[in-house]
Amino acid sequence: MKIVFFGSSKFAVESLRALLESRHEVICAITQPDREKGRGLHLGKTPVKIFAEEKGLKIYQPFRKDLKKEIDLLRSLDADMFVVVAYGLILPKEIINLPKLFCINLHASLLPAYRGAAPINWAIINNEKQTGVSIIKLSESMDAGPIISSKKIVIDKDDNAFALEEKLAHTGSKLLVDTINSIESGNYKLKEQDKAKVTFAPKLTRQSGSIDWNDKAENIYNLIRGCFGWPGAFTYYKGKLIKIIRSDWDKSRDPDYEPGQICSIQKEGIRVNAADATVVIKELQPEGKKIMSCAEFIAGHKLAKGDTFAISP
RNA sequence: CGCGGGGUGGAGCAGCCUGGUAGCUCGCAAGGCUCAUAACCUUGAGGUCGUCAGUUCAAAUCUGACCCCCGCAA
Repeated sequence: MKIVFFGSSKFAVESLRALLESRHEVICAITQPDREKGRGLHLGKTPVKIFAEEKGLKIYQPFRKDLKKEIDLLRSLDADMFVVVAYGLILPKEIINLPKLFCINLHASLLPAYRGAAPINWAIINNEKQTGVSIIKLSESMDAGPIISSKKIVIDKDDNAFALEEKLAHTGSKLLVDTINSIESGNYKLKEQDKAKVTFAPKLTRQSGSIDWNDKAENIYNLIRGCFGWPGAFTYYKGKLIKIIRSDWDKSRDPDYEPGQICSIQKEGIRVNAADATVVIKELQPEGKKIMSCAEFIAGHKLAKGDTFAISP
């Protein structure tokens, strides 16, 4: 099949790789335009663009408002199917109807659950024990099309967003190729999503990573895992922002201290009281510093029991 | 020219404002104590204080340029 690939983020790279290695033909990759980002606001390429350049693929980067202008170009490519994976822009109806067959979309959740931009993060934050990938036929509204195939995977207790994304990207890329093969041979069914079971996973914001020590320890632990990478779960110590990279939690709690207060300082972990139990900080990153183990942090900072991690500076 | 923090023995930090002997916690090595220990005590090794230039009798510290790392912002 002749395929046009739409994708932007790291999650999409695995799928593109799998397609290139399959017997199908990827005509070109369409990804988001380079944006000013990072310190000094330099131009940043999407992971898909970087990968596609390596592979010598033709790349198009239309702005959202220009998508409709590209219709003639897209039509001229004469594709059988458009494959959309973590592209980040909504395709207008005119484009969805262009390919000879239809458009499909790989989404990192078991639809109809977790429609939206951050299904992987939210699955972890919400303490789900399993999630998966789904392939749907693209419709006009976000992640709402009928399901063609899906695959479940378990979320390990210590998976963070990064690890789970890798697993899902891998699982998803395989399912994608298998599903395209099935579609090619006509051996597939469309199953409408159960509207009663729809849930949403909205884009995370900076503030999503803010740790509320009055929450339950397990919730904080899940937030730290789920926000790993970006936006990162954070708290404040003596006015400085501290990102919590890795943690654990257990049910013991020191009643002498309030939520947010340090109740034990050991090389193995800094224990901080939450509402009902204790969060054990293992790895962290103070602002302006690199990621460090808590043993290193302790060595350089004069921590005391009762010191407070706060919600604001 | 988006805003901001930082580069000091192997690791994490203090010292810088108010120039004048290189400091703390940890790690490492040796010895000691102990039934024993990732515990404790003693001793020790290890540093061109990011780079270059300037000011000065004297620069980790003041000035300028450059290199590298990170937080915010997306």
